[in-house]
Amino acid sequence: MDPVLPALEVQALFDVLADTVFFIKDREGRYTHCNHTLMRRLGRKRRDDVIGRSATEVFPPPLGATYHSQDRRVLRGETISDQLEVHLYPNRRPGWCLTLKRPLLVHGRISGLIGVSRDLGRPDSRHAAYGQLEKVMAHMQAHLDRNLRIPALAELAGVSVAQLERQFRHVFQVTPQQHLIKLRIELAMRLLHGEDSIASIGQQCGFSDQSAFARQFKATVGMTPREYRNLKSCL
DNA sequence: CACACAAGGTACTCTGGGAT
DNA sequence: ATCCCAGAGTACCTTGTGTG
Repeated sequence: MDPVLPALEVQALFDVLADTVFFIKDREGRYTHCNHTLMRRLGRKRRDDVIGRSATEVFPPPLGATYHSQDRRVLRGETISDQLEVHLYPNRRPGWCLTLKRPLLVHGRISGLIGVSRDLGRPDSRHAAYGQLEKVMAHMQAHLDRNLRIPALAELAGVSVAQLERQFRHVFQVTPQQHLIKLRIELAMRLLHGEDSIASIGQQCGFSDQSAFARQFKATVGMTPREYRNLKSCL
């Protein structure tokens, strides 16, 4: 029989990873385990301030509701892997993470969920393809407001689409599409501090319309552009 | 009523993982 | 490294909702 690692041991292991959030939740979406990184980012001093609570109780309203509905999907059996997300830290500084959440199965039945969220690290500048990819990055940055296509970016780098994706993952830990979304959402978050209408910001960031912008923004940041604007005006 | 924004439906395109 | 296909994502359009 395979050895079973008790959840408390796993939690202790994840306590030493400062750039990774770790948690286990029960069938109702309440935290049963969490590591120090999650506690710190929630601005809590003690683990007991988190354990037994759901996302809606420990995150600000729009974020908590989004995470809670994500939890419900996972508790129905869905797995969320490598989802690019923005996390707002206690000082409201945004940080980019890749999140994995999956159902926790005990004797074949879903008894909760387990998740990790790791910070996006620095790009690997020693990778052989880094120079070529920098050209792609510069092009993305300069033409964020245009309809950028992955095949065109691959052509720019002089590689196939599949090669571009593989190399991009190696160097930046995300796909070209995810990187493009990251640049666009970062720009949108900056513009939302100004007075431009949400539709106009979506356009400036290269989204085809306000609908596509709001959908992508919510999927990435966890709240709609308007909620984000209201949140930062409360700070 | 006009406007701004959110959300849903559908057709089409793109992505990513498995097979080779 | 390359190919292929299922599923995810996107564009476009429509409808719903809240506010002044």
